[in-house]
Amino acid sequence: MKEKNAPTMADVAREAGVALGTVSRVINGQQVGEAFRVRVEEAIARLGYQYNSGGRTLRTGKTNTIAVIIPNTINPYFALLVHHINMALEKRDCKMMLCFTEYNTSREAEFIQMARQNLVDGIIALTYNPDLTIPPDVPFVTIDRFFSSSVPCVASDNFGGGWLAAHKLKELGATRVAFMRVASTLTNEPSKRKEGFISACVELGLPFETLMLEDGHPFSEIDDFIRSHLEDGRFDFDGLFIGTDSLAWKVIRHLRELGVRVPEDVQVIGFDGIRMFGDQEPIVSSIVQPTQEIAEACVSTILSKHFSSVPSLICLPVHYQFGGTTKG
Amino acid sequence: MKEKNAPTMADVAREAGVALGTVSRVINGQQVGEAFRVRVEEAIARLGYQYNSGGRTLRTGKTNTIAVIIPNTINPYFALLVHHINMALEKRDCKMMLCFTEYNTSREAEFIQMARQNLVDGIIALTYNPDLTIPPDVPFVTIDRFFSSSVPCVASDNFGGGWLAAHKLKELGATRVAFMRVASTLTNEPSKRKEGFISACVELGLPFETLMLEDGHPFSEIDDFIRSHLEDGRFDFDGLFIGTDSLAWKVIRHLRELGVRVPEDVQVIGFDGIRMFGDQEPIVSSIVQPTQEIAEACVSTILSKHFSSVPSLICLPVHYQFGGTTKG
DNA sequence: TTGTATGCGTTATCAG
DNA sequence: CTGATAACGCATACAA
Repeated sequence: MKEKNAPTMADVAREAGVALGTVSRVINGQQVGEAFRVRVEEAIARLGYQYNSGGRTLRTGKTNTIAVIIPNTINPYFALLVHHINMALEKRDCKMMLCFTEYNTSREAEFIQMARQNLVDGIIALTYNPDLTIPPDVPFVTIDRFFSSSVPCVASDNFGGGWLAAHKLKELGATRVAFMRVASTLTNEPSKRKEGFISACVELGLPFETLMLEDGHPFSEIDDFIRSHLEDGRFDFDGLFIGTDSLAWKVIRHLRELGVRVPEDVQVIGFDGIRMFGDQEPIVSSIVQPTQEIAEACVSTILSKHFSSVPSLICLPVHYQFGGTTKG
Repeated sequence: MKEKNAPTMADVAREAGVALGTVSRVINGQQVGEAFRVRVEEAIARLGYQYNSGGRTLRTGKTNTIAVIIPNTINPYFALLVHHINMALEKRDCKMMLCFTEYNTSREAEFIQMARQNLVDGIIALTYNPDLTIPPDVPFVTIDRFFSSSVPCVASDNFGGGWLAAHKLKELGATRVAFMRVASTLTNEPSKRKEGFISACVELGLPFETLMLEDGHPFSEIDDFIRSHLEDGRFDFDGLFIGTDSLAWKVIRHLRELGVRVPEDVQVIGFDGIRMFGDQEPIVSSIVQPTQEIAEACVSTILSKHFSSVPSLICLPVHYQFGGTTKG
């Protein structure tokens, strides 16, 4: 990477006629006599000196780099999250090492190893690995998943989001609703979307059903579900709350193909707040996750000086966003 | 990151009763006597030793990390590219440091500085900075942008893609076509999409027009363009080739709002091959970039041992993909 | 084949 | 406030 004979601090010191330590102090912005500082800075400019982070890392044990572990960036929600995390890190002069698990649990373990090799100062992870063990000596922040009180977790208010969805559907005139998601054996924060929804339905006296789609072949299941609730072209529900925007989008396609109009016949609310091309119009009406705030919380937590005395669950507020698949 | 008293190679050597160098050789998979190797490996396991990459980096000057410089991951095409680059790097046991420019030129310079501080072994960059200077001592690969023969550039066959779009439109019955893109002062490989398209139109005797949208307010320009070519609800063109899927999507929305049917009245082909949620159905009919191959080419180039004797322009084939906005 | 010793570039500790 | 010097953990050239 560097030229073989890149100048070192020793070269700068010689060039400036000062001691090595003085150069270090100038570079790190510590107290140095004005005249000395100027001489050092001139020498640096003259030689085109760049500090070598390898030496610094070896000496201090810090890399100013955080590993971000996430399934992928193909999913637009993950892509957005990564974007905001990166921005938050950069604001603090921190680099981001990105690791894609592709839902592969053995990969996660490797990435955590990597962290223990002093490559990164901490880890921010969004993982679905049911039996992930988190090494106690690594600053670790999780997204959407609570492990233990010693591992801070950042999530949006999933329960509140489900609750909000039910209220919104009711407010917009729905009289019979359903909740849908892809089934999962893993219990994480997003699992609470359903609980919040049900809780609100009960409270509102709104008749509801829930459907867990088998993972793997959700397509035919969606179809079966819709058909089984279709009588003479009329759909049994006039309101649907779906666990993610991605699934909501698929369901809406199926509904329309079967002649059910959205939002006229059935209103649909998703979760995440995904927009077309990441920043254009919303794809569906949705409960929007505060992605930027989530990213900020992750970063400020992982970089916190007093990592041990950090809150163990940070829950951030969501809001409703119209996206054309509801009546308002 | 590591515990204060993480075991070091010296500890392992002591524990195993061998020399420091032997431990190093075992770890680096060099030839070591079987008995020694076993003893070292046992000691490593016993102590839970992890090598410290800081020491290795300082010693070797290599980090096994590549910086990827890209505007953002919000744009789905960039997100896809980042994904494939990461996978290609990981396959080679290389880490990825991700840098978002957000089209900010000063940021790019910072990232390049960073590379020169020995943080990364090389840089893969997709940049629109018109006056980027590439330091000669840093392995550098660009995407979609040719700088000089000493800086390898990887791109898809943009000219061929434009050519293909024209042929496809003709084949599908178009008789009067137009090319649209957002204007840019920067000339890069994607600029050739237009040239390829025009060249094929001329060759085919297909009447065409081109429209460069003012950057900044493309929305009203799209509108103006469409309206100015609309007479009694009839659109002047029956085929459109648009520089990116993202712009194509916007144009199609405007067309439909103005009562022009796609693909019945006008067929539209975009460029990139973006899919809904990254991996589902195509968003528009499009010329698809071979994103995975581009990523592979970037990575194998940047990691090439003989970086100096690498081809300076790698051009990869595109293909057409139906996405509902054409007749086939 | 294995052991020994040196130095990579930096920061931090001590003396001056 | 500055100068000299000792680690930090590892890979490697050289010696055995």
